[in-house]
Amino acid sequence: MVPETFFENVYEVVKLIPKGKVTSYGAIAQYLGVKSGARMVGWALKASKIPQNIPAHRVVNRSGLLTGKLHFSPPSLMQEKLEQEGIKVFDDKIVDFQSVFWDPSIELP
DNA sequence: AAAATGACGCATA
DNA sequence: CTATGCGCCATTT
Repeated sequence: MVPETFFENVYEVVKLIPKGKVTSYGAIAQYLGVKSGARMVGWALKASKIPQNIPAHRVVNRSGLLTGKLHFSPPSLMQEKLEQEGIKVFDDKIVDFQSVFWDPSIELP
């Protein structure tokens, strides 16, 4: 363990997600420069397993679907957190996803 | 060293 | 709309 750049980048971006907003694995991957490294982003979160204050519940797949909710301590925590922030979730999917979508490659310098 | 796996994404049928 | 396949990159077996 030495170059945790990828991890740190993912953590930082996820932590920078404004409250009430969400982003996708692909968006983070693209921001990091890895266009098709969406899997790596998910891998980073899984490997980290929410070690710090990583609001991983704000990271969903490109469809706004809570694919990784099953990996949370209580799988229902993800949806609850999102709802607490004002994000509506129906059937494990974010409602009005495009309106709450936050793209780091655009919002961040 | 090679194959398998994965919190994804996109193309095609 | 759903179903299937391929690619991507790093980790693990």
